[in-house]
Amino acid sequence: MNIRHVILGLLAQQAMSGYDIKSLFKGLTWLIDAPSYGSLYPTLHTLLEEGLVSVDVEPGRGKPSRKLYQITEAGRRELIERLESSELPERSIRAFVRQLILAEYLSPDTLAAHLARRREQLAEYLQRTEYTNDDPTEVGQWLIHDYGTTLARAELNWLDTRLAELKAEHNQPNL
Amino acid sequence: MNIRHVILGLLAQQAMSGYDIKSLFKGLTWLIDAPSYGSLYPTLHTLLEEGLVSVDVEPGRGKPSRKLYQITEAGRRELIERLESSELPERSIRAFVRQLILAEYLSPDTLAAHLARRREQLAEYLQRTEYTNDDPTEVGQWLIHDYGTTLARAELNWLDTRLAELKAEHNQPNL
DNA sequence: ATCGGCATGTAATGCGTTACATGATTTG
DNA sequence: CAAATCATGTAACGCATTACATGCCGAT
Repeated sequence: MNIRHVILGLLAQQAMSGYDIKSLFKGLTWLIDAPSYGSLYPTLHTLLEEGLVSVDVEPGRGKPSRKLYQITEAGRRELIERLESSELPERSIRAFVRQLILAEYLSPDTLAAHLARRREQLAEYLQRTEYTNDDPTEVGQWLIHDYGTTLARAELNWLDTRLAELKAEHNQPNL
Repeated sequence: MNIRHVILGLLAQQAMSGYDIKSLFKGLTWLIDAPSYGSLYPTLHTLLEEGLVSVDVEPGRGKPSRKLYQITEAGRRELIERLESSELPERSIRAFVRQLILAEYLSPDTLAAHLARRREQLAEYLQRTEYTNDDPTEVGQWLIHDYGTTLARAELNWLDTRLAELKAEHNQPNL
């Protein structure tokens, strides 16, 4: 899951410019770093060359002209190939957030699978820390420990709610 | 805040081997990725050459021998220089977690400053999202939005508790 | 007997950032 | 009138990952 896939996934939901993509991430800087233009623009150029995206230039009256990128059929195929082949599972919050950003493009089942996997990781972490909370070797680590536990609990709760919703939708689709 | 500083900060708290450092991070993979040996070991070698750390080789009976690294006075000086000069503030959760890991080495004031800065970022995010929650341009982003809000609230709460504790300690040091 | 954990290391490569370059428009 | 926002782009570089290499020990 690198910028390439993120861009493709975003364009699958909506046509955007490089600037738009950057802006979208800027709103989430407290969670993950926004990609730099130095990686954004060259990647868009590459995708264009490969025919996975197409461009419409909107001549900006006054402002500089925007380049609105759209995903092509070939792009969609490559995206699906990536997303459905669950591949090597990355575990960090960064990877998970990137997946969430693409959520609207994922099938409900794939999304549910992602959330469930994340849930397992968090549950495992919480269980592990409960058993080792008075480990004498861990000298200066209680702060990060406490932080982790608090965040993990909150996230686990959130995941459970979302998973329940998805299950309900599954049982009675568009009531 | 790259691996160099993280390693230095960890060694400032306790003598460790490369393997130990890796293990410490492995327990937090759901939050941030653990550094690879390919970056860990070469960095330790560099720090050794520069005289910022020293080594004690523990011949492992049975197991392979461990290299216990310790920070030197020069290392401590460089660390302090880095940590006290608050420098360009990084904002992502990754950077914040790295700071928390070093928390035990930080002075209470510096730590409080870090937490307060983080608190401001989160508060700003929450305020911003409240005002723009029914933005029509934001098509497929409600899931990440909701996730962000939930996590940010939990983290903000946690920060407030810690900050209150630090303030209390400040007013009556070692009662 | 094989797998996971302990423990260290190197070389090639990938992915991304930083710094630079440009320029008009809106907002304070 | 200065600063922030809109908007795109390139070249050099840094930092870290991946893949590889090695080997013993304890548990299943």
